[in-house]
Amino acid sequence: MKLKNSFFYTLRESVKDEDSGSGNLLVRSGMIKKSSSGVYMYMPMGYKVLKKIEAIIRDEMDKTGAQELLMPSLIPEDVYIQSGRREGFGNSMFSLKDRFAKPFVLGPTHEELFVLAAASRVRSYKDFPFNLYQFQTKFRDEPRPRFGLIRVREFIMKDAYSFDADLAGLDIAYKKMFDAYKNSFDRMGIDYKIVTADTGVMGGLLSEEFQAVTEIGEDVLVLCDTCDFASNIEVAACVTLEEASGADELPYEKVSTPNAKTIEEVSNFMGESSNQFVKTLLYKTDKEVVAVCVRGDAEVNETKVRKLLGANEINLAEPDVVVAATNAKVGFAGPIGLKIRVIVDTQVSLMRNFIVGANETDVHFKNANLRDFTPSFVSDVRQIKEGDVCPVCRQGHVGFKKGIEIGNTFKLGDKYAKALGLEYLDANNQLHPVVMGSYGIGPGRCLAALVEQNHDDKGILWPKEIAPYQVAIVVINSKVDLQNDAGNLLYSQLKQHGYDVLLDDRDERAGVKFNDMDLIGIPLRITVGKTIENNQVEIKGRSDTEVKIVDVDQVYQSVKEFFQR
RNA sequence: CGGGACGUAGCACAGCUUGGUAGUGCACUUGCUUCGGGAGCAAGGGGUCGCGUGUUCAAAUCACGUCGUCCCGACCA
Repeated sequence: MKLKNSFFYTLRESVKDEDSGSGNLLVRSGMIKKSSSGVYMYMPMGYKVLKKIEAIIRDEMDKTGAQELLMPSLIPEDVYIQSGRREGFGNSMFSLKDRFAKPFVLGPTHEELFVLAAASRVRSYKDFPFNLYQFQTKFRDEPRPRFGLIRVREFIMKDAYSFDADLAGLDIAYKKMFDAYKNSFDRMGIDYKIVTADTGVMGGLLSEEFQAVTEIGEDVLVLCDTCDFASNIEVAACVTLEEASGADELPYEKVSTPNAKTIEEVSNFMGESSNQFVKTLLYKTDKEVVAVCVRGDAEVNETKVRKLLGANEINLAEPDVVVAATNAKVGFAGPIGLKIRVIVDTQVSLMRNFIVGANETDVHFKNANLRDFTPSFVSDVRQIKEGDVCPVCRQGHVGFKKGIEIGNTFKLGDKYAKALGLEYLDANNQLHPVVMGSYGIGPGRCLAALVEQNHDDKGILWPKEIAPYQVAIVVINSKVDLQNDAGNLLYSQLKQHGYDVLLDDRDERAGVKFNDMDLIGIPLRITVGKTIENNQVEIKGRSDTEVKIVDVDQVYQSVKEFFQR
């Protein structure tokens, strides 16, 4: 593309609106523009990057034999009611009515429609396996969009769905997709980790997330320093290595603890360390109110509690709920004498003579023991901490990193097939539900993650495969015919060799052009200036500090070498 | 959904306290000079001051409402 007479702009100053480095750089470089909260326009340069990312994914999908199709965004609400997910998504679905007041939603994900599509074909076990995918716009009414393209309300997703007769077939299909995902992210040049994760509203048997490692990540990744254990913190198991305390169980007794509500306050007041305490938190699920007990220095992992109870939702109980359940002000809840179910963390079950709230304002019990109440569950419900022993190898210790979820693969099993009646006949003429997998990649998030991971104080540093243009030819003075002609000649020559080339032939000062090319992050720059009088131009990689002087007829060779290395 | 802040030209902001001619920098147009890392000078164009209602002789400025945006939290494939 030649910049003169083209739609191209950059902003010199950063925008107030953007709360992330990538969002700011993408807006400043004229790649995207915010339309409303969490909704963006992709401008030509940004769209070009997006299409390159899509092309890589599409290529990898097609290689697995998956077939591309396109679903609508506008979907009758009934479809999600049937699958039971209308409630699960709740307010995060955009919903609307047509002129006859019939309810529709804008699709947040498309398992249901793919099941309906598959139903037109699936009759027999001979119809498997197959895999369908699309690039399509999803809508999710996020309560708080943020970080540029990271958390948005309208976004393109590549979603794929595999259909098989049984779990063995699903395993094969899943492995294919999993490998295709790895290939895709490797080709994009993203720094990522694969972690096991919660299945969330998707349900199913297994979920693994592809997480781009960046500081602004919203997920916490738990990684072992010794083995290859990697997990989203939501589902990271904790090992309890402590031995059960051998201490004699003493009778529990009341202790007055006026105004001491938090663990810190009580432990200061009583002069005991926080790991002698048991913290009791009340949670409200969609079914009940429960109490969860963890050691004073631990935190509750809400996902583990939710899964243990088979609940869809879980929230810390509001103060009035706590007061009603404990007959005490918030801060004095304890397991003894509670009328609701109590969940005890494994670590707590090994403690003796611990301190807990007494369900009476300003009072705690000391010397409490497990025998003093009846837990409904003793289970791992605490949050893993940095430095904890790895739950898999039990040798190494875990560290945390922050990540952005750029891809997710699910073994769904027969959940959707059962809900929506997608069945086939086996060789013995028996009906069975179809076994599915679903696989998503967010190309916009990949784009944003790449910028987060690859930039400097001048702008973006696109990986070679992703850059909107591979080569930028900067004509220093476009009024000098010699320079202009040479620039145009190189431009058409490199294009003929298949390179994506940008010719900066604008009537701007050199500094402006250099800064713009750095900002938009073109990997290789060719500068045509005064040296053209000696038939020479300069070549410089975006992240190089030194320029190379090259004869004009050697330019193609140098470019080729640059992209091969 | 709770708490806070902000809304004035394409972008970033001042003006508001104490009501009276709408301003600055960048960007844009024209001219001259300049021309290898975001040029200088000069002359210009561009504004329903988010929107509505009220108070007032008079509202960007005060009051109330409303919409939008951002931040913190809650929430969240």
